[in-house]
Amino acid sequence: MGPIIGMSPDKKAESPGSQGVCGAGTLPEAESASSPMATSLDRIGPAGAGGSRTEPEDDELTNLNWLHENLLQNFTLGGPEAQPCRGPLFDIEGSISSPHGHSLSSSSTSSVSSGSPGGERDPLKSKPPFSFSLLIYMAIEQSPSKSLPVKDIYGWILEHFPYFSSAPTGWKNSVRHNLSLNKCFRKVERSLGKTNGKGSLWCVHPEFRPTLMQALKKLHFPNAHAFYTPPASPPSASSPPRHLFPLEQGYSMKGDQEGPIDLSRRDLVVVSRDPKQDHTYSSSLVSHSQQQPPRLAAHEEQDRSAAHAAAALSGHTVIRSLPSAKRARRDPRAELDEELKEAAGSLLHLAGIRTSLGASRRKSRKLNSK
DNA sequence: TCGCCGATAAACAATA
DNA sequence: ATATTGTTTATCGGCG
Repeated sequence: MGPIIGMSPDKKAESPGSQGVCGAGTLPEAESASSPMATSLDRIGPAGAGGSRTEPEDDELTNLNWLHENLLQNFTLGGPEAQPCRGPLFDIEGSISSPHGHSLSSSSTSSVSSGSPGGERDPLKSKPPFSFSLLIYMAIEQSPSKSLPVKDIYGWILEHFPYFSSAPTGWKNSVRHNLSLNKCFRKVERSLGKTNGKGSLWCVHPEFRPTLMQALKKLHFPNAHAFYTPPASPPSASSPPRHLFPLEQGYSMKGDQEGPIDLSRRDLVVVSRDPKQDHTYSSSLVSHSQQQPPRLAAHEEQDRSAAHAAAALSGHTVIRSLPSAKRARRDPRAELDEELKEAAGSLLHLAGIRTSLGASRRKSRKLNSK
């Protein structure tokens, strides 16, 4: 079978109309569905950063640039709640600044290419290190209604990742492909009477929110929790009612807390009892369920799966030295902060090494294959 | 070498 | 009729 396992039966069953997961009804109101960025985002003009697509072999380098630029700024903040993060991409409130380290509203194209010798690489033209799944996740979670039509997902991505404005149009296909295929995303009907626009709204399945957020986190994206809407949170006017996502079999949430999830509390992580159901990385992130006899110590397995996910989600940049979970629990916030800092250090170190090693290794590999 | 995974392309149907 | 949306299949390349 191909790499993609048909999941249509699963999804179709839940699609519109069925009493399944999202289909139970319509979203309260995707009022901002047609303008997902209208809330906290500064509208910017159409991604002006045109430019030719970077060569494929540049991707890894550009990814590292990304990480460099983001990490360098993010990790000076001292933790998720230390102060509003004005670093790249997102602040603590979920508002977004440019992924390139400057405000989106400022059309500054004088990109900082701290990681690229010579500075010839424009991050605006660089392919984001996030997988489409994460991009979609971020887009959806950033919307007030926590749901977006495809078109607005396009828009969000275009606005915050100008790379795609000049990328071949196939990326839209990929977005749709991801939405359809990835179990992290669910289709919901638009509200009755509000059927302006085509297609359905898409939302993130609550079961996978922690997973996706964790994936972001494991990408060393310390403000990932800004995208996390705790499944246990009370329904708000701006988010799909939780009843749209009745807990399915195999889904359990340990603990029941309100407000932001403490990332350092691994015991709060959702575990899936049926990893096989998921053909995406999502299951790999929650793979250490209680069902499967642990072949590895729980923390080891988690680190492995997290690293795996990070690798998958970040493209090819493997974070090899993830902070160990062996450390005794201390103040969760301090621990998280320390983890992130440590990871940043490791990553930066690796970035410096891997940019050269990776490139040479690949070249030799290609030569060998020929 | 192999399997997994994400990205990409393409075909096709349904719908606004 | 056209464009958009959604689904599905196939293929490729990178990685462990």
